[in-house]
Amino acid sequence: MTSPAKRSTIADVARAASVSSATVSFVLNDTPGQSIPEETRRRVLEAVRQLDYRPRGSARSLAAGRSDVILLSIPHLSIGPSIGRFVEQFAASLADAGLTLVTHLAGAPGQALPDVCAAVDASVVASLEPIDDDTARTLRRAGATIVFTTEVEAHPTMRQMGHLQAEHLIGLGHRRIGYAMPEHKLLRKIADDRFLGVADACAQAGIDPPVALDTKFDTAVMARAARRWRRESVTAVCAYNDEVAISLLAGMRRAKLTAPEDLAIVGADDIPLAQVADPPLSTIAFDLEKMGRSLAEAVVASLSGGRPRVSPPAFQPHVIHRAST
Amino acid sequence: MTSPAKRSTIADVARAASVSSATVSFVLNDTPGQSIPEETRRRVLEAVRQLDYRPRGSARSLAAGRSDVILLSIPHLSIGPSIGRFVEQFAASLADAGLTLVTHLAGAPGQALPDVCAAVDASVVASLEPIDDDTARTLRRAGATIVFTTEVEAHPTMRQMGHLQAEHLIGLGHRRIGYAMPEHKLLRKIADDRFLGVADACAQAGIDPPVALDTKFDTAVMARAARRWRRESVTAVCAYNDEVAISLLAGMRRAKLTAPEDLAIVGADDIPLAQVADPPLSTIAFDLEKMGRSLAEAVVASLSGGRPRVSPPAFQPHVIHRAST
DNA sequence: GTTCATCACTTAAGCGCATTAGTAACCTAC
DNA sequence: GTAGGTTACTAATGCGCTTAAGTGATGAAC
Repeated sequence: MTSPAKRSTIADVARAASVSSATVSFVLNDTPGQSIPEETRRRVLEAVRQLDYRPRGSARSLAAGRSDVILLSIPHLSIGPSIGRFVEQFAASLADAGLTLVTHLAGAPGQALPDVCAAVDASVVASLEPIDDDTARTLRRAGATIVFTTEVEAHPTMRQMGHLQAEHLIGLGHRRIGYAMPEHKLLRKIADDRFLGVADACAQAGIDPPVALDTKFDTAVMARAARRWRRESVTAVCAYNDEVAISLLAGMRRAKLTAPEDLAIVGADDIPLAQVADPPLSTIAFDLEKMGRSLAEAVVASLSGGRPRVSPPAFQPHVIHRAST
Repeated sequence: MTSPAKRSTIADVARAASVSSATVSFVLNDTPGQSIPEETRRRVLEAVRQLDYRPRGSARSLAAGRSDVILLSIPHLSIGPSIGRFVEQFAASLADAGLTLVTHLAGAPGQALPDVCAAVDASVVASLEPIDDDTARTLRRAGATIVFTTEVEAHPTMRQMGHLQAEHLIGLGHRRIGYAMPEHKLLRKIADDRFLGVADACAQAGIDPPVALDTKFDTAVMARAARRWRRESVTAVCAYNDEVAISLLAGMRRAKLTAPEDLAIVGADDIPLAQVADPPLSTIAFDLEKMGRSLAEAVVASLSGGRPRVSPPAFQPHVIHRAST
């Protein structure tokens, strides 16, 4: 263990392979319009391997004027555990295109999105919740960055989920529906969207607008909410997500109410615990992996000149009917 | 809407403030040893504001030879929902030190950690699970990067959690203990650590080693596991985490067993749903926010010359005794 | 009244890479 | 046998920033 062993640069590789650094760059980037004989390519690649060289991102993006890092902003409390699968797929698809994904927790007291974006010099910012116009403008300018907000994607999507929840309940004959809001204010934007979907569906069915109540991860509080809904003649409630739904189920048990007889409950997100709930929870699932893949495609497309495409990706929310409804 | 409005550079700011770009840099970085009169500073800052200038991270780190990006690697399935709070606090504390946090989902099929690290040119990589030696070496070399692995921190910590679970149970008089492994293999490393803690505690108490069983988010499977433990005279089980514990609770209900009479259950992580479980779940909580803060301190310390400090941060796991034990 | 510090800056070099504009060597066509 | 094309490279520039090394002006010290 001697000195910190200076990181190797393209020059080191060039020297080791007895070529110029330009040639190394050509090989590494498969620069079009350059003819490199197999033998040279091999030598360069071998030197790269030997030195465990990997180009410094900062130098690359500075020189090339574009970077291959994609920044994903996710709401600071996860929308649900399912988000992991989404990110994973998104990252994998991006990696296929040579892009690197890093994520940032939005809303938290840390750095603001544009700062993070500038710091990592991201070329694209993707977000799961709508980015406000101000931020979007800043990002767009401040980064020569293409903002690929899911305003286009997830936004109507969230609403769609609410719609599906309500439709399911209405199809089952319910005429007065409740809505269980999440506890955390930072989830509000998403919650509002989902709620709007429920309201839409109610309006379409010509029934009363949903009766929204706040929730808490507290059995007593949820028991009270359940009784309140009963008093208001609500027969079914859409929960913001599965966690809220499960905690509502707990409240009902405390209040000696049973699902779906006294109150039918639908969750959203299909978390693993939903199937072991008592009763097993009906919920809305969607193909997050497919969504990750199509978001990645959209990013790649927007990078290669095409405007960010607007067509909704394969987000296919669907009802999973279990015993709680 | 005309051209994409070229991003403003330090030169633009310099021009607008009628100073040289060096001066702008001095002001923006509070470069020590430079005396800048208030008036000049004001002019520069005003220009920065006007142009909404923010330095390009890549240029900064290339020039300075160091970046202020910190990369946090988290296991690809979240350890628990609580991780959000940790990351949040970590990011906030880092931001106070002018550092930017981005995270990367490890284990997923996307880019490998060293690649991501190189791409964003991170100066420090922090991880929640131990980083293997190979990767660590690569990171250290390949980035002039200081690896601040939580090998030092979280590792013994995970074990500590298991220890606490078992201690709690043993203190309650249990003499034969079970362990509920997580379903997902990628959680294995963490699970093994937690399990080891349980085993330690059993050994210390002079009782049999824990009886480990695999789990699944499936009531029937969990019912079978519960019966199996009973058959093996186990009277209490430590679950890998709260989700596993809750699903075990569901299995027990199905098998007509009750907690804690037939089988006492402790979870880990204290997720919100733990308190609304039936019965409310005993679990191990810890101060993740404090942990985030102290990890950040460690990062800052390691950045300013000090070797990554080894003192355990304020991770104070403690038992939350509810009705399931 | 000269010297030396200090102040308030500016000049310029260079970080590691991508990229454009060459160039020398070889081949082909006529 | 030479103009023109192709192949396989290299030299040199510059991306936006930090920073070491100046520089001229002012003030203090003697």
